[in-house]
Amino acid sequence: MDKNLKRMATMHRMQVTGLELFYKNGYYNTSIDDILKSLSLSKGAFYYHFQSKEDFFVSIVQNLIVRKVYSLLIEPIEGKEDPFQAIEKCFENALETAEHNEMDYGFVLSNFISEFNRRNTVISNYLMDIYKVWEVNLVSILQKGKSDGFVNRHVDSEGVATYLISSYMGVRTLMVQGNCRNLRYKYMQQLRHYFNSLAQKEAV
Amino acid sequence: MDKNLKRMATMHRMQVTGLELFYKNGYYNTSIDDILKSLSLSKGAFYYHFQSKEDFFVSIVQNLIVRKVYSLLIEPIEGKEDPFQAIEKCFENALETAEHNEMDYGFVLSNFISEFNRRNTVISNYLMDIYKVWEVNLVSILQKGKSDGFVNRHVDSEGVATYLISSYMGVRTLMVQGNCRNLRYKYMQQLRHYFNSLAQKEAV
DNA sequence: ATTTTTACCGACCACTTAGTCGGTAAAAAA
DNA sequence: TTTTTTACCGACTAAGTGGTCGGTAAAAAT
Repeated sequence: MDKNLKRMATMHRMQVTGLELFYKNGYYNTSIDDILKSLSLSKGAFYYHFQSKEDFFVSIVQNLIVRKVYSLLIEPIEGKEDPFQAIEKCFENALETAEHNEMDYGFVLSNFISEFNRRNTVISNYLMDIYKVWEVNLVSILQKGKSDGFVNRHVDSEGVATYLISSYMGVRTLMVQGNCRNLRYKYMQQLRHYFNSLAQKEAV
Repeated sequence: MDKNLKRMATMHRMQVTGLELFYKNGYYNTSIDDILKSLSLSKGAFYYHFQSKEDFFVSIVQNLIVRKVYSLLIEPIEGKEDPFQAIEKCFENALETAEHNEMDYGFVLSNFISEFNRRNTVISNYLMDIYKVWEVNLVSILQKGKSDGFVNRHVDSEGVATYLISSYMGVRTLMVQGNCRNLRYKYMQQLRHYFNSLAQKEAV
């Protein structure tokens, strides 16, 4: 552990900068040299710590993306009473982060899922695993919401989870082109509206 | 016109194959040589007809993507009586195409919007123009639906349009990883549910 | 019949890419 | 103190990349 400190620190620096550039320019459009240049490190350093570009990206997924998705999209809604309120707040926060910070990890996820789709199945699988955890988490909080009387019993929790994630990913795709504030406002309004219909008696 | 026939035919062949490969492998991950090889054409032929890779892609957007989005996502809902029914059918068709054919143009659009985002503003703008036309069309049919008594007057048409496009783009992102049938089913179910709430009296 | 244009060929260029490899200074282990 | 390991350097390679350019055969225009 102790003796690995320097190693870990350098690897972490590379991962953070790597994710930043991969996110900004895309994986295939970002070279290792780009990352190295912005860190003032050499090829040797990179291939000392990582086996390949792919291996490097996988380590980013497992060390940075997984954890951030957990802390931003999963933990905030876990164990909350009212699922709709919890999800609404969580999405609102995430979209606000997206607006200012321009790197919320729900979108990082969907962005990379798109990019690697059918181009790199290894990476795709790692990304889809995260998506599945997110989905399962939404489903379970909705199910619990049924017992607690917040969610109509006829609601299809899996369907709702899919719909929620879909719309979130979609609106984030649109937000990157600007007009974020307006999009966020419109999106949240419709989300509330949708939730209303799931709490009422008439449900599909 | 007549004398341009051969020219047009070759350009069209290049565009069709180009779109296929760009869609499958991504723009930055597809070389002109890849396209030329699969057409048994040479560099000379390419640069005789197009000025650059970017110019080539723009021509694909304007000749193929625009038209397909029109014929698949815009015209089918134009002039229909009940907006919800029209949109529902249209989306259902598009997602079915996606399932079998694996290239529906609503997704082609969102896919490329993601890829070019912040990487090529010229192309991004062409793509966003198409998105805007789609959105405007949805808004106007929803507005008309209000006059005709299908849509609740308190509904925010622009918000609904945004939400619809977002969710559609999102679900398509997820569909490419497989499990299409199930995703489509769940998505359509929730869409109908959402529409129900917009037709009723209580609206946001 | 001659000239010009069209549509294409493919060698070539400058540059970028992921990845290799021999070397090395400093730190840790012996 | 000597040896070994760690963490890194940077020149190099082979395989692409987008794009240029001189050439050419067939068709069209004159």
